Amino acid sequence: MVVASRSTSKKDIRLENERLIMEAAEKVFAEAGFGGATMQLIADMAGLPKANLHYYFPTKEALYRRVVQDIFHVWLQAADIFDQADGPVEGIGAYIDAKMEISRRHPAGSKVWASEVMHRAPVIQDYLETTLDHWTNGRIDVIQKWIDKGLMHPIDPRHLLYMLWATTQHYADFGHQIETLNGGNALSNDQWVAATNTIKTIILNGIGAQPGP
Amino acid sequence: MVVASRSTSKKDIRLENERLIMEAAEKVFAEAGFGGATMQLIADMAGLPKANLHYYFPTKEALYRRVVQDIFHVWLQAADIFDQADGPVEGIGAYIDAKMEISRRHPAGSKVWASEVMHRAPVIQDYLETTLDHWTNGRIDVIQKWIDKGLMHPIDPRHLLYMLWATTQHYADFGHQIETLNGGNALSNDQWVAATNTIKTIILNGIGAQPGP
DNA sequence: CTCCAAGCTGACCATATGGTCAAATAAAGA
DNA sequence: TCTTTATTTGACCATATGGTCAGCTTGGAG
Repeated sequence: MVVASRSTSKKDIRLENERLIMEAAEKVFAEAGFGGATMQLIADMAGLPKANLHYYFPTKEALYRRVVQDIFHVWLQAADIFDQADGPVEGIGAYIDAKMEISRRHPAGSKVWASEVMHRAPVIQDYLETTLDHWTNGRIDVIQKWIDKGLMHPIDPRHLLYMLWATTQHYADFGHQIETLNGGNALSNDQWVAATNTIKTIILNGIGAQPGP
Repeated sequence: MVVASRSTSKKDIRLENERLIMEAAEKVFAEAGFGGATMQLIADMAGLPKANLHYYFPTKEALYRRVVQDIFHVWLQAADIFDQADGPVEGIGAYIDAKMEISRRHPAGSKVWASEVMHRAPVIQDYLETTLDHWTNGRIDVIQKWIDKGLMHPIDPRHLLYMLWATTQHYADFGHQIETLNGGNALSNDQWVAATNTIKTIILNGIGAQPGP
């Protein structure tokens, strides 16, 4: 029994094909929406026959569900940064950095998430009500503690969170608009840095959280 | 010839039916996306037979185009407020008020716009490149003048604009998520006021624009 | 080498949907 | 009233699409 076989094993085949399908599906769902996406298009982009997609994912809904769940997972990981900080400058600053990085690296995922929520979250409503609700309330508590310690002004933590989500995800969801207003070119590295810094400056200054004393 | 006829004239019929169709279409396109929307669903919501829709709007695309153009129109009207202000506190403050009001009154329109842009603006790309580009550059100039006059900190005007769009439209586009995180209830009047005030406070404070001296 | 289970896929089907059309009806001018 | 033009709509069509399946190929355990 050869463990490290040269030829692709059955397990490898499954993992690889699922990855191919998921990547293609994320792009197609992002660009065309759930209703506009077709299994044929996803299959073509993944380089597999359509029937093969149905071998790995029984229905279009099942595939879509997996894509959305994956995105939600990535999305929540950026959240950990929040807790490992002593104050708003470090915590919110790092959170903005992380979310901007996600917007830059996974714009398709962000769009799928936005689309899902805009359509009243038909497949992840339960996540909104449980996981996201818990996470949000936890972060509100953290921010409130910072306020109580006098580390920032007493603004409504919930709306601050919404502002962070809106501002950072905007660069992914409305990336096409931003690109068009940038002369048709994707933002350069410097422009991404400028965007991130502008957001951090306005928000951190806006909530009265400054590095100095 | 009776001008002010009691019975509905031909012109009235056309205007009324177009209005019914446009209203229904905006809702359906917002909730299901272009691909997910069906002419039958729009027809049912408008209370008209499907064939009647094709009498007034030749194709689904034509109807969708009209809806998006309408939204863009409303969207630009809020922009006028910007110019009639002497400084950032008044100008940006009023702009935030206006855009939050639009998010509250026309959430469906905002969603259609967001969806259109996310799908790479297949029908309003020319508007992005012309009208929106001109408007944006004009507003950047206004903000830059405020900066030159020392009325606010020297932040990047373009990213400030994106921040304003993102933050205000978030309350329409992600309204379902916000509603879910609000215990399943739509935001109350007080909550809308709180949201608007929080945004204005953070941004105006964040850019160093204060009413005082 | 044998055999079984896993993976693969062209061909096919049922359905949904955008769009068409001809006939019927209602308004408006002559 | 008569004629013309605009509006209405049920029935119908062509196509696209999600999904199925039978038969084939291939990996891997004994």
